[in-house]
Amino acid sequence: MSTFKNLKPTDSELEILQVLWNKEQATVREVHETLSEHKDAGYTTTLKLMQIMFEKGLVKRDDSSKTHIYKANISKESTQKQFIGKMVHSLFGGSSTELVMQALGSAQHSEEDLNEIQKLLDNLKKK
Amino acid sequence: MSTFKNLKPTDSELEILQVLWNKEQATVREVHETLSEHKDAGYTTTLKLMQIMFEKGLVKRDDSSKTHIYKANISKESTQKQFIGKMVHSLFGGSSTELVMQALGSAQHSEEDLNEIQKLLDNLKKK
DNA sequence: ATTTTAGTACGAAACAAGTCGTAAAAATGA
DNA sequence: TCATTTTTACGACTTGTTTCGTACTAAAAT
Repeated sequence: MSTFKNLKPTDSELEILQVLWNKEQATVREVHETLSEHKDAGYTTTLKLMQIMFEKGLVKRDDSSKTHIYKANISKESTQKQFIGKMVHSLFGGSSTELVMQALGSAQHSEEDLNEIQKLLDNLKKK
Repeated sequence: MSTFKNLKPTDSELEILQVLWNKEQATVREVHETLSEHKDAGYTTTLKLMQIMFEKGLVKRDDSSKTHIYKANISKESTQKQFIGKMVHSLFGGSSTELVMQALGSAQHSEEDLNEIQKLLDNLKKK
């Protein structure tokens, strides 16, 4: 049970977490390079954000050498769940079924994806 | 095609929109009374928020009499879609299927709800 | 050795969200 | 009519987020 379950990352923090989740670990430089592909902000901005995230407990870091190495300190899954929960509450009147159906209905899904979902659904119905 | 499609309501604005979507229309007083059940903020706070929402185009109002009457100016569905899209992008690497499966897997769904989802899924597969 | 490069730390500015106090105007009612 | 209530308008304060400039330090290159 994580101590930081209830910590809600901001949008910028989420962008950084995405990188850390993908790379497993990264330096500020690496995170910044990755973000630069889509976003235009200075290096020290990314640095500052990651420092704040460290203070908040969103990331951990190894500062034994000069160049610090960061890792996410909250899991992708728990963060996804947290945001789904918030969204279900604030936009779907508490019904996650409604969210599922809206998400299912308003985007294209491949044949395989639909089969994946079907499999999960079968499992849930069995229980 | 709404002019305000890309306008992203804040958390407080979403609370107010919820009330307006439920009631179809409401005065500041009514919205405030409703919010007061769960939240503790002053009347003028709600008023100010709704004034800002009006400036942004999130709500429209009839100010022909002293007590203004507000209505939502963006639909619940389009707002849901907007937030789903944002979340898919920021937390699910662009895959709405992943969102569907996470939402499906991490909350309880009743027998009927599962059947509803099944029906929708069948429909999508047919196409 | 000393210059250049790459990194961290820190403070401050700019902005946005949410909060509320106070003033003014309209409606109500005594 | 005149006081009370209800409502809008507006400005200011607080808190949090994002941004970046500048200073300092360690490592690397010359």
